[in-house]
Amino acid sequence: MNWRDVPSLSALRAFDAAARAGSFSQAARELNVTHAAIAQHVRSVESDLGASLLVRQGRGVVLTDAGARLADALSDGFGQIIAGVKSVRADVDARPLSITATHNFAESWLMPRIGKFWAKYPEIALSIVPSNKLVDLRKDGFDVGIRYGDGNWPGLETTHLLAADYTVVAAPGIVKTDQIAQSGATWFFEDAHQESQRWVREAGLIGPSQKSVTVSTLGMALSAVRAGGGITIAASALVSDDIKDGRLVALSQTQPERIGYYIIHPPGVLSDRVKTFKKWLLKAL
Amino acid sequence: MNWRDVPSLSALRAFDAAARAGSFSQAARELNVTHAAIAQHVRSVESDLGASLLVRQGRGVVLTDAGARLADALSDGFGQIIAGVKSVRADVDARPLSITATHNFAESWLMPRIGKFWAKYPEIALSIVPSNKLVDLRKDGFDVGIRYGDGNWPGLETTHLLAADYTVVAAPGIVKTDQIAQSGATWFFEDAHQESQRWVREAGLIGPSQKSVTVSTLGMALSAVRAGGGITIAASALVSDDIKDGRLVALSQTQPERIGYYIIHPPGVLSDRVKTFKKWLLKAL
DNA sequence: TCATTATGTTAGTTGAGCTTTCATATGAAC
DNA sequence: GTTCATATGAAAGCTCAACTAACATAATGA
Repeated sequence: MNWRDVPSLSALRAFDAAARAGSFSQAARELNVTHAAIAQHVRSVESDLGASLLVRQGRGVVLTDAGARLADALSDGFGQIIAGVKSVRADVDARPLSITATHNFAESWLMPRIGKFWAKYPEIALSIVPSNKLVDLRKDGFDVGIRYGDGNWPGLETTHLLAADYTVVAAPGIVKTDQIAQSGATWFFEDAHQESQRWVREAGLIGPSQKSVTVSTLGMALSAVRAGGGITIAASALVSDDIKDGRLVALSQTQPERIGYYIIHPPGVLSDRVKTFKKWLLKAL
Repeated sequence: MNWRDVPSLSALRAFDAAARAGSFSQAARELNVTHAAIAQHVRSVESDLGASLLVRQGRGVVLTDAGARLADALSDGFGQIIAGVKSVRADVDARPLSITATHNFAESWLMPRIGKFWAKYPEIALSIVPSNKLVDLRKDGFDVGIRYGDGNWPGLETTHLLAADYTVVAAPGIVKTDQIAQSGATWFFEDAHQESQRWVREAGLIGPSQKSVTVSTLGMALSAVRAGGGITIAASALVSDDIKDGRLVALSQTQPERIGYYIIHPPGVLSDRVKTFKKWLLKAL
């Protein structure tokens, strides 16, 4: 497309508005600018094209022949553009809000609560995809994500959701709080969480005779531990429900750290749906 | 037209270019910007609409479904706009260059020379409209004008063409140079030129017994004077041909003043035809 | 004739649009 | 597998297009 000989699109839009309104002042109100801006734009298009397009008549302006022909083309052209944008927005609004969350967070925190979200906002369909990768939200079509880390991800806006302290838990009666390393109870560790394992060893909470089993998900570890099979360590927020309901007891706890769970989304203006979901997340803590 | 939810037109054009090129770098070359500008615009449209439109694939980008739909609409819309602009330009180029000049200038200076202009530029049709008014060039559809005055006309670009000194002339043998006031020859004055009449009186060039006749145009005055009917005063440039050809003799002359003949046109870039005409005027002195 | 509302015009302000710079990714050639 | 060329990604900084503010002039209605 040859844009070389085309006046400024802003100027053409100003002319289009003035042409349809028959008035610089009315066009200005429609485009939320001053009449001076419209006047300058229109005259610059005229100067550029070497033709008079709108001339003063009484308290308004009327189109010349050249102006009428240009106005027709612009009306069609801008109409198509606006319709195309509107259509894309409608499609975006029609599909479910696409959310990605880490496996642990999705299973232990989000899914138990999602019923409450739907109760409150039945009109917002969600699509929740568990993933531990820091995916490219835009490329992979996500509106919003929840991720675990230090919150420093270039090109993303991050909002702190949960602090990342850990709690050591077991079923009631399995081990006394001050005898974790001497208890002989089996440790269950999630495969990916090397850091929490290191912490357990450095805190002296694992004895030489204690067996440890590595599993692939926190959910598996929690299933075993709820059944009285031993001890595990998890982010405090992910086991707060189990503790509150008496299924597990807290044996030890780390200090809150810099890393934690964050809400992430691309920079820029958020759609209403994303805003709603984000606000709900922050309130549902 | 509701522009409220429409991304920046510059950004949409950048997206359109990238969509059709399949490459930010190629789109940048086509729009004469850097690839960074294209990338920023595209991502801002995506952020605004809440949808991925172009994703990286190998060394280029490909359209998503949403992107393809938007690209179709933009292609149509921008295509219409460009076609409309092109059509108006073509019409403007097809019609004659519209020139307004003062009556005197048109008759005494321009028309005698216009043949040379057409000889040199046969492809440029001209429409010459004599008028002494400082018309609204744009409103009245003129490309360029020639006017007499001090050159200080707000909103117009002015280029000095001719200085406004005056020459007193008569046919050869009608009057001796040092005996204008004593000659008894009839003075012919153009109606509008009060200033030159005042100069004649103040210079003592009109005697108490001399008749003076006021006519409506310089052309009428010159006709009478060429026929030996008396004396007149005119802008030097307008009678330089008559003097050179021996039809008239110069009897007296004013000093050049601030006022004079100017080429006027609206501000902004001039079309090639206007540039050509203007340049020719300045050379044809 | 006066008040209201329009366009015309110019000087000044500012943020959208861009460039610059550097980083990272991809693919071709060797 | 390495190197080089060419792509996109991202952030900081620059600048002038687009605008506002202010005042002038024109047109219309009361």
